Amino acid sequence: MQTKQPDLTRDKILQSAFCEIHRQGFQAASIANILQDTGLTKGALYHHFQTKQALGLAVIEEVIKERLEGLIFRPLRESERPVEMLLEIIATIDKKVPSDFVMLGCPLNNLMQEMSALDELFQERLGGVLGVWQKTVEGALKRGQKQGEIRAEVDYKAAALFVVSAWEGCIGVAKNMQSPKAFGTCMKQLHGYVRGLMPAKAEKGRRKGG
Amino acid sequence: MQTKQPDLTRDKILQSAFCEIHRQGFQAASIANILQDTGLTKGALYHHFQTKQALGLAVIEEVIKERLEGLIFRPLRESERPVEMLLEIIATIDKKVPSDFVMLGCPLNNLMQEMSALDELFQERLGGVLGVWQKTVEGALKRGQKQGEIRAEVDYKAAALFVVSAWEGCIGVAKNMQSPKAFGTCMKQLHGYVRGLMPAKAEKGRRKGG
DNA sequence: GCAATTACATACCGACTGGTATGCATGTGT
DNA sequence: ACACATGCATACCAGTCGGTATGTAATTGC
Repeated sequence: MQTKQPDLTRDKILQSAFCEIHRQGFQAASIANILQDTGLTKGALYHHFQTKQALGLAVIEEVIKERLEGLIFRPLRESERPVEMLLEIIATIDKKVPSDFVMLGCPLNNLMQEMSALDELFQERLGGVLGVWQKTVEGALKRGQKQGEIRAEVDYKAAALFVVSAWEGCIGVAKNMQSPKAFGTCMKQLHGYVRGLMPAKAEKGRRKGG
Repeated sequence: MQTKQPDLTRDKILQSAFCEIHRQGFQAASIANILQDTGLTKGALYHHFQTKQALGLAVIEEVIKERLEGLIFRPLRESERPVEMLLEIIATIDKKVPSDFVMLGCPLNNLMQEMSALDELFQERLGGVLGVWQKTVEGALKRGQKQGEIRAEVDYKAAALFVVSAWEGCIGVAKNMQSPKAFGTCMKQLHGYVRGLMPAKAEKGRRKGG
C-alpha cells in the first residue's frame, strides 16, 4: 500500500467538489469546504486542478456526465424498444434517484442556470452534455418512428428538445416546492406527452394510471 | 422639485438590483455594482433595505412578480376565453419578451434554482409567485373545462403544474443553448401539449403549424 | 422657526475568497 | 544509489464581500 495515491486523491476531490457544488452552486462553492471535507490542503487541490473553474469543468465531465450516462443515456441507447424504455425511465426516475436530488435539483440544470450566461467554457461543456441528452432522446424517438411506435408526422427533433426541457423543468419546479411528490406528478404528465406521440392504437394498449 | 425623493431612490435601487441579480444571480450580485450603477452609496441602500436578503426579497415581490402579473397572470385571469388566451400567450411569448430574457433566463426560475435550497425565505417568496402562476393556469384550464374547451377527464391541476414546469424548462434550456430559436421551437411543443388537452373537435379547428 | 425625523454620504471593518510561493517527502526512471 | 519529477503541506496575499458606525444635509411636524 502506497502513502500517495494521486488518482484516489483526485477522485476524492472530484466527488467532494460535486457535492459542494450541488449544494451551494458553483460560485458559492467554497474551496475551503472541499478541503475540510476531504482532509486535504490547497497544495493538493491546486496540484490536480489549476483553477476553481477547471475543477468545475472536470466535475461536469467526469461526474455529472457519467451519472447521466449510466442513469439515462446508456439504457436509452442500448434498448431495442427505445420508446418503451423512455417511458419506463420517465415513469420510474423519481424512485431511482435519491430524494435529495429532487430537493437539491438536477446538478446539470443547476449549473446551466447559474453559469451558462456567465462563463463560455461552462456553457460549452454543459451544452455538450445537454446535447448528448437531447440527441439520445432524439435517437430513441427516431428509432421508435421506424418501428411504428411514434407517429410518422412527429417532429422528433423538436419533441426531443421539449422532452429534455420539460424534464429539467419538472425537477426545477419540484425543487422549489421541495416536493418529490410534485416531481412525480409532473413527470407523469411528461409521460402522457410522450404517449401522445404514439399512434392511437399503440397508445391505447398502454396502462393509463401510474 | 425636491432634492430628496425617497420613493424614486428606492425604485432606482430595486430596478438596478433586479438587473444585477438577473445577470449575476443573487449571491454573485454585488452591492458595489448596484451602487455604482445607481450613483448612490451604501448609506442610501442600507437605509431602504436592511440587508442584501431583504433587497432580494423585495425584487422578487415588487419587480419580478409585477412583471409576470402584467405579462401572464392578468391577461389569463381576465380573459373570457382562457384556453385560447393561454395558447396565445404560449405562442407569442417569445416575441413579447426582450431577447436577453432568453439569454439570461427567466428571473424567477434563475432565483428558484439558485436560492430555493439555500434560503427558506427565498423559497417561500419564490414559491408564492410560482404558486400564483400555477393557480392562474389552473384556473384557466378549469374554466376552459366548464366551457368544454378542455376534455372532462383532464386533471387540470397536474396539467397546470406541468405547463408551468415545462415553460420554465423551455426557457432554461434555451438559455443554455443561447438560442431564442430553440425557445420558440420548445414552446411550440408546449403549445401542442395544451392543444392535446382539448376535445378532438375543438383541437382540429385550430391551425396546426406556428 | 425650532425640534425631530428622514434620507442620504463617508469611512471603516472583519470575514472570506481564490490563488500562489515555497518547502519537503514520497515515488520513479536509470 | 542517485537525480529528478510528482504529490502534497504550510503560510501568506491581495482583493472583495456584506455590513456598520458615524456624520450631515434635507424634509417634516408642530
